[in-house]
Amino acid sequence: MTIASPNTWQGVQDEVLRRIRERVWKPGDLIPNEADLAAEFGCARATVNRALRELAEQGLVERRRKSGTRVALHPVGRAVIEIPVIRTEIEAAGQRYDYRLLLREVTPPPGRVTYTLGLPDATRVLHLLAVHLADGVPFVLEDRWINLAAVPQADEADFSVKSANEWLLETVPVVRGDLAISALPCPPDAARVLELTEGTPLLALDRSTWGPDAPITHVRLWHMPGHRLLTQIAG
Amino acid sequence: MTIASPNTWQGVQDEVLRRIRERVWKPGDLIPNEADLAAEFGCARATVNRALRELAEQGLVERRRKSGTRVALHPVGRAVIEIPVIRTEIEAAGQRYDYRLLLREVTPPPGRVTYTLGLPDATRVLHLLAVHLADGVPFVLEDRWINLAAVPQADEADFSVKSANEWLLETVPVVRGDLAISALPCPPDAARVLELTEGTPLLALDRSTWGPDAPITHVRLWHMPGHRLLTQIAG
DNA sequence: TACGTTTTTATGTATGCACATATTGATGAG
DNA sequence: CTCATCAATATGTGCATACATAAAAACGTA
Repeated sequence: MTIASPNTWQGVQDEVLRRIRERVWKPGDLIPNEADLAAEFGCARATVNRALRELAEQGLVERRRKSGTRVALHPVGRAVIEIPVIRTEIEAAGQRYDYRLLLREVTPPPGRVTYTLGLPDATRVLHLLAVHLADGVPFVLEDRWINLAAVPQADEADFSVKSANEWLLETVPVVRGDLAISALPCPPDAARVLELTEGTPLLALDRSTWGPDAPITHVRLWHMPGHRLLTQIAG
Repeated sequence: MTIASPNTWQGVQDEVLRRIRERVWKPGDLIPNEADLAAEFGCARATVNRALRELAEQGLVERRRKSGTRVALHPVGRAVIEIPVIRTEIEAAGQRYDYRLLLREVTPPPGRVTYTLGLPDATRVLHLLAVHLADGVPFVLEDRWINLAAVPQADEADFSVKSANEWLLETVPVVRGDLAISALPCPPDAARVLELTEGTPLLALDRSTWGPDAPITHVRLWHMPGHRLLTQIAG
């Protein structure tokens, strides 16, 4: 019996996936090389290559030159979190978006900011505090620090209308960033703004972004109690 | 002046990225079609295609047949969370891994489990409670529910040695899953096990996984206070 | 003007070929 | 036996070409 030849990289991928899931090829096993698979499926090697490359990117197989392709032992699950602009996030939920700037000052940043961004101590940094509201109710508190050495224009921008996030996205090229998620007790000032009792568990997202040469900004988002970050697991 | 032709899809991608970042092609702009770019760079259209396809996957450009390729307006940041096996995670940090099964019972699951998994009410479900320790100190508390209708073998498996997570990974084919991240107050029973005061903010990860036909398992991981989930932002 | 139909066009994908590159394994000198 | 060297091999990538497919644009008819 021959396999119904799919002749498309999706088809090849599906068939390979099937064999992995049904343990025809067990975790750790070496699978046939591209040329052989191409022959079996009656397609070009490039087609098999694309199918396997994508599986390797998903972490389901591991590929090494000359060694060949083997089924991953512990397929590491990957969850992809989409980080939309907050306004988009709220409007997508069918709610009215509102934004209020609470504080704007130029102060020396706290240690955790200089540390994660790798800033020299003397840097001038713009500090913003703002709430994003959904249907008039606080949704998230934004505590942002912008490196004025990297983004001097920020000093004259009007952040009372457009949120700093959107302004930065349109103004500064971002090269890389990272995100840290943690559960923290609601601090006193946030408690006042969000009308919560101090110490309530809140989900805190710390995002740092860098431009081509210098750190741009660090922001901590305090989400309201009960907020859930939802993601799909690939693989 | 002609562009130093890269002749490799990476090179093409870099050049396209540069033009997007330096606003040569502004957000919302239509960029030249593949054929033209191939001509400009002196390479094959397939090479340009691969470069652009990857950028589209990252969300930096949007492609539609016939319309062409345009620079994304609000490049949605994507953070990828790697979900390793906990043992691997701890050992990778250079710490000694330890695992203790605290509870094993067959009970009707609570509402949040039946709801997220979409289980009928009468399903027999195996409930496990276990701690994972790093250097002898509690690292995470695992509260797991396994659908015995989908994984009957689990009833006889010995989860006191190997963690359920690893056992399931090796035993059951997983097709899809999702993950919800939230900050919750430490409940009484967790407080007892982890030696914490009740109500301490903890990071809770709720993971659900499905097989080809039926829901497999739901697990809530209670991380110790101060735990941070670290990720890189792509794009 | 308002409609269905056809053409045009940009991306999507498959193929066959060639060569690049990493890595294993065999070979041979010392 | 040890170490350097070299050949064999599986994946990685590029190119030219062809055809598939989605969708915008042009066209023609009522």
